[in-house]
Amino acid sequence: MEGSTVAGSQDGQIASPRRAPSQQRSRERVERMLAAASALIAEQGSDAMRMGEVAKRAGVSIGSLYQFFPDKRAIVWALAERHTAESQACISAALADVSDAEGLRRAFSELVDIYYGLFLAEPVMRDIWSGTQADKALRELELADSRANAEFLTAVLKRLRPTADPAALETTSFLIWQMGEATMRLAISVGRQEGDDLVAAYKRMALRELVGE
Amino acid sequence: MEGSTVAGSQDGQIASPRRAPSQQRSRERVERMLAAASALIAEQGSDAMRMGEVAKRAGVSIGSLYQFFPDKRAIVWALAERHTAESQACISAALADVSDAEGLRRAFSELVDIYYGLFLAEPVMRDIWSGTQADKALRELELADSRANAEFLTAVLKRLRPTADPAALETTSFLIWQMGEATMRLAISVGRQEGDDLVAAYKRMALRELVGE
DNA sequence: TGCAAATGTGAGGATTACTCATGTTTTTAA
DNA sequence: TTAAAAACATGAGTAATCCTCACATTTGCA
Repeated sequence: MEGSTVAGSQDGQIASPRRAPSQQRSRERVERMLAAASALIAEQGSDAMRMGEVAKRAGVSIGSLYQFFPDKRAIVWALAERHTAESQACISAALADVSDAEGLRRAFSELVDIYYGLFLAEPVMRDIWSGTQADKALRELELADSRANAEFLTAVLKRLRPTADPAALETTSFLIWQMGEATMRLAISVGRQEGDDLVAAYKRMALRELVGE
Repeated sequence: MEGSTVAGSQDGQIASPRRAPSQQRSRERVERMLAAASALIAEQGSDAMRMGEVAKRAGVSIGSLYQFFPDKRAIVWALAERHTAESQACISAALADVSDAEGLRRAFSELVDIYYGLFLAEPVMRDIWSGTQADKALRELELADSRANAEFLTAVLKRLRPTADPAALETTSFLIWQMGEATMRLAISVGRQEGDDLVAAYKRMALRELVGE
């Protein structure tokens, strides 16, 4: 039972790093691996990324790569986690102290812009959250993450509409959030102008639902 | 240059059948191949589908499979085309003679239910349109198809709101349609109860946008 | 009937994710 | 200090899988 160092991937579960790098040397090498993977994903997408190329570009052997990542998706997952943590903090901050309709309108509008900017600017995030990859576990992570993000919105709505049915508010938040992500995915896969239009239209629709006419 | 019989897949293009079966025997065999692929997709998803298994289940050799389909995605594409044609006809019929707000409300509501039912009932459609597969060309097909479907909605809106900006109506239709598809994808990946709730919420939001309060 | 086109076959080429036996470096502890 | 243990590094090799191709068979047709 070496469960403390090995978090293997079984079934459809998410694969964590196979072994945590404990020495300085290996920590640096793992960073290089992640950087190489990130660059390759930005260039070609995570599906076209080849493990051999990641190793080569990181200046390590293929074996070393698999020393720390049990499989291909574990690398993508590790990169995804970083972005997830970042954006979650950003969402939480934007929605934390909203207390009236006008505040929600401003905060939500700003949030959409920031998120859209992130999608446009970060090739890795673009790839990972854009359905370019087929990993089932990763999509489940996306879903869980989306639920977590929607909860911030739910909290605001419950504050603003204390009398409404909480379950309905949760459904609304989740749907609006998912639609936002769908809109981002759509927006970055069409031209820039049309993408901007679509995001603006989404913002209008979502705000109408969130703060009324 | 044998371009007349071979519609090969180059670049990121969509792959059509490599060669049309002209004899009765081969037409039947191609049908068996498609049936086998459909069954396997239903069981395991298109990503896990193995070409060798398709051939085996269809009772043909792997070579025969590649005689008619240039690559794996061509089979999925062929199946997708059938569903696409079906659903497009259904959408067109539902929206064709809508002439007032109440008619739109009824037709759209019904359409969403039908579409949701299709997603729930058809494992192949479920797989193909659900991001379970990573094929870029297939996602582009999905996008083109979605635009075509949204046009039916645009036509209705232009009829109902002759004074509105046509470009804005197009954006609205496209977004609402995409959101609908996103909602379906979401709905089938969560539990049945939550899925139904989400679809209902989407319907409310979309109708509010389409026919006003 | 005989020939050309269409169709059928499956062993094998090519790619790629991943393993493992073995060697090297770092840490630990007596 | 030093030897054992643990961590780390390596890359040739394994297995799985998509797809090709040279050759065999069947069908349509003049």
